[in-house]
Amino acid sequence: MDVNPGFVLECRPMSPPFPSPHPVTPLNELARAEATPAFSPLYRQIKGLILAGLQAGEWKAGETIPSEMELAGRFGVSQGTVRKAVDELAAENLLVRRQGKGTFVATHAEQQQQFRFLRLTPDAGASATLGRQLLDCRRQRAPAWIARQMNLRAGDPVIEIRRLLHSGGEPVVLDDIWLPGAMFKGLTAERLREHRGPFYGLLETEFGVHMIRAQEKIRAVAADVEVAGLLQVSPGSPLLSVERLSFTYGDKPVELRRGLYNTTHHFYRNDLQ
Amino acid sequence: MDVNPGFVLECRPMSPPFPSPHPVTPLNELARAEATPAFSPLYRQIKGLILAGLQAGEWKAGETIPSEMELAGRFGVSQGTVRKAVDELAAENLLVRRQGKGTFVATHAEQQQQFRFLRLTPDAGASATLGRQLLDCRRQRAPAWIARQMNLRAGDPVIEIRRLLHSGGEPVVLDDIWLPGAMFKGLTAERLREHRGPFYGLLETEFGVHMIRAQEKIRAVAADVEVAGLLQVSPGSPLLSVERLSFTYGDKPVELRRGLYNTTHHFYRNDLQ
DNA sequence: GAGTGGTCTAGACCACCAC
DNA sequence: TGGTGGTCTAGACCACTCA
Repeated sequence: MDVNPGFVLECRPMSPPFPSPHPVTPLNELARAEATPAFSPLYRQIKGLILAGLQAGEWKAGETIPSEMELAGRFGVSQGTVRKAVDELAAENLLVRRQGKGTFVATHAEQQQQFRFLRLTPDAGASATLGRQLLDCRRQRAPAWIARQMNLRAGDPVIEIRRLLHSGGEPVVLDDIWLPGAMFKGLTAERLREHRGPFYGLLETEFGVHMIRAQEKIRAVAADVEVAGLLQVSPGSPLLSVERLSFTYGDKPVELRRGLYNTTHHFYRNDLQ
Repeated sequence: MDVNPGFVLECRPMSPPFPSPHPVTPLNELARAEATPAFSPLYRQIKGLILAGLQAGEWKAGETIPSEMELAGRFGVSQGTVRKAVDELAAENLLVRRQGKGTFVATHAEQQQQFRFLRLTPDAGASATLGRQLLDCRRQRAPAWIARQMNLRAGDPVIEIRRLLHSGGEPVVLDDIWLPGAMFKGLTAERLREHRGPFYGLLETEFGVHMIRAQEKIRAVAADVEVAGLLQVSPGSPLLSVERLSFTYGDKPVELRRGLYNTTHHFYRNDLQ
């Protein structure tokens, strides 16, 4: 946690914690005095408090959080300090600011946000929405290599999903997805088939699990016979292997996914800065 | 350009452009009044001015730019406004802030910055520095498909470079690089072989061309016979094809590169937010 | 100690949105 | 019209670097 121990651990009442406006708020002095080992500025502590609220589900995906002024009053700091905390959370795509309306908890549930993490782009033509085809959804015991990456024990229950993504009738992506069984108890093939909208939106609205970032490891691999059949390519064809580990609040890994992409008419786009 | 016409086009003297400190600076009024079609806030205009200075070579890579206070005086705005402009440029990796020292123009020339754009990571062990082996460097006439992407005319002179990157004695990456011949007149195989340090550092220090961002298109491809020989893999082996277009200031493309990566013991890492 | 960036506050006003 | 985020200013003080 970013919060320095012993400081601003609880929300404060609206009454200002300092008597006169100027010279220097006692709050600051306290913040700096307490900061012996790893000093963290006030706005980072505020950021941590907002983050804690998000993690605790105080505000759900798509909802607004309190206004900057209200948060400033609640935490006993100036609006500018709250603003800087929110700025960072917005830069990390955890919050979305909308002038005149408020600040919203980011969500995967909106149509425009579909495939927010999918970097596949067609060589020609607009990015037509991909069709989904569920192939399998079963509960398993986690193999060691999966358990390790998701901070589970080998043998813990996991849900295994296999699906195809189609573009213009052609299969383009074969996804194998693993989720911790304990977190997604009611998740079944029926539920997946019924659901409209983004996959991560389902996890959000039905299970309250919000993916906030992911790491991908990308390789080139050869299609084996089974995969080749599913993706309608020749065995041995080169495919992009995209191994994704997705995290929710608190850097907790909650999804492991391995996508095999046919990059004959699509590519994986990346922007470097 | 971001700068609104008719406003803050020239640097101002130190004397403040407004008589009394408060109520509302005329500068602001002017900025807002002039902004009929596409309003851009002051700090974005300041950002544009700093960017123009970078593009014009007013401050070179690795050097400091003037302090926030000096820039504030020069542009006739407050330190906070300059700060916000610099913040954005730092977020885009064009500037680097160092507390107590100053704000520096980002550079590829430092050892720690080597391979800033290379996302290749070994499966095990620390990221040992890659060895370079120059295979070829020749001047050519640009084929149409290269000219198109680099905003050149087909037949314009280009420099073509082929090299290998080794990790632990094994070849891992085969790079084909194209540069506009007109921009890099003195670039020869000798120059490349003599040079120590990052490739982009050479382009920076010797030719004053600074890469600030890049786009990559990633595919899986099969190794042909020639490539297989160079990378010491079997013909038909799956390789990662990374096509990179790099840009300097003003979104001007100045390098096209195609890397073929052997991902048997390495992977391409990507973080999604 | 002087100079740099970093934090925090307070207050004014603007742009946008909904009622 | 009131509330929200967005911009800008001014001034204080802190953290860091270097001569």
